[in-house]
This record gives sequence, C-alpha cells and structure tokens, in this order.
Amino acid sequence: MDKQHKLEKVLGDILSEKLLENLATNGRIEQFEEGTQIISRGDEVKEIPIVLSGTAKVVRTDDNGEEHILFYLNEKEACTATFSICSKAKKSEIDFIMETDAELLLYPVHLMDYLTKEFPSWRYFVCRNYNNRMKEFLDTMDTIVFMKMDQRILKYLEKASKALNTKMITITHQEIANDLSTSRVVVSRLLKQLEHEGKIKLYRNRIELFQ
DNA sequence: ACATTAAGTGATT
DNA sequence: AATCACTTAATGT
Repeated sequence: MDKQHKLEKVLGDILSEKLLENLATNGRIEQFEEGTQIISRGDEVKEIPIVLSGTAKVVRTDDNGEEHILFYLNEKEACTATFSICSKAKKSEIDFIMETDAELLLYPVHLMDYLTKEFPSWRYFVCRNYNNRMKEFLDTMDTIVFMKMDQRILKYLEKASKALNTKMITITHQEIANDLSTSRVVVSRLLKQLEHEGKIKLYRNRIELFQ
C-alpha cells in the first residue's frame, strides 16, 4: 500500500485530500517496535510524529530516572507538546516512546508553519489534539479535587467543632455539601469513608468528631 | 401506620 | 467528582 493510501485510510475523514498529499510527499511512514524511543528530552526535534496505528506514550523522566507518563497517543493523534515547538528548532521537553508496536508518520517540523497557513483541516487537526489533551487534563483535575475533598470535609468539621465548642456537630450531609459546593452524595460517601477510618462517627443529623 | 426527610448505594459519565 | 435512580433508616404527626 503506498503512503498516500495509507494516510487516507487513517486520516482521510479529518484531513483534506491536498493535505494528505502534502503529508505523503514530505513525510515518511515508519514502523517501530514496542519500547522504541524516538525522542528524548533535550533532543532537537526535527520531525513531528503522528500516530497512524498502535500506541505511543509521552513521558517525562525526572532526576531520579523515574518515568512519569504524561499521556498516551493512539491513532490519529499527535503530540501537542511537539506542536508547540513548531517551526523553531527547539529542544524536546519530553520522551516519546512506543507503548506497543506502532506506525508513525514523521513530518518535518520546518514545514509545519506552511501547513498551518495553507490547510484549514490541519488547523482543525491541531485543535482536535489540543482538545483531547485538555479533556484529559480536566479529568486529572477532577481526581485531584476528589482527593482533596475528604480533607476539606474534615477541616470543615473541625472548624465547626471549634466554633460550636462541641465534638458532636449537628448538621446534615446536605448542609455540608452546600457549604463546600459539592453534592450530598459525595459528602455522604466521604463521611462514610472517614467513619471507616475511625475519624468520625455518623448519626442522623449529627456527626461526632474524634481526635 | 404513614409521610417526610436524611443518609446509603450502585451504576454511569 | 457529579448525577441519577433507588433503597433504607430515622423521625414526626
């Protein structure tokens, strides 16, 4: 199968004919085995990778050599981090590694400005990629907030306990939810969790604070 | 006993 | 974490 057809098959529904043509002539398609690393932090990025099949991961390695996965890229996805490098030959902030055997389209970075200028569907493609990342980002934000909510509830109870000068706080889950602008269900669940941890004891309309 | 309101749960997004 | 859709438990009348 020639390059043009392969690209058309994977990206045909989001990229225009002309753009595919350009990608086919200027880019190259290459197979990589699982575990292959094609970009390392500090490398000068000359080609932007777009995943055609398989999965790649973008990781950041810290000073201790610990790998932290930033995100995975599946087919039709390109690394947003490499977009930002754009025309300027900048150094990579990340490592780019194959999570599975994968096929990539590698496109010269110095031609990207041209793509952005000439092809609306390329701009759309870039936005779409940014969007995917943003969604992921919001998801992780949610989990971060989630992890903090139980602490917020505990703090809230301690504050109430101090203010009312009693360990037995008369309050409903709904009221706590309103004050912390979350839902009653969430409060109930986290309170239950705190109860299991032995930090509080639950009653109807009352919460006893240990400690 | 019955209705009302608070709290608990599982499944989904 | 939020929301939905129930279920269950506690209380008031």
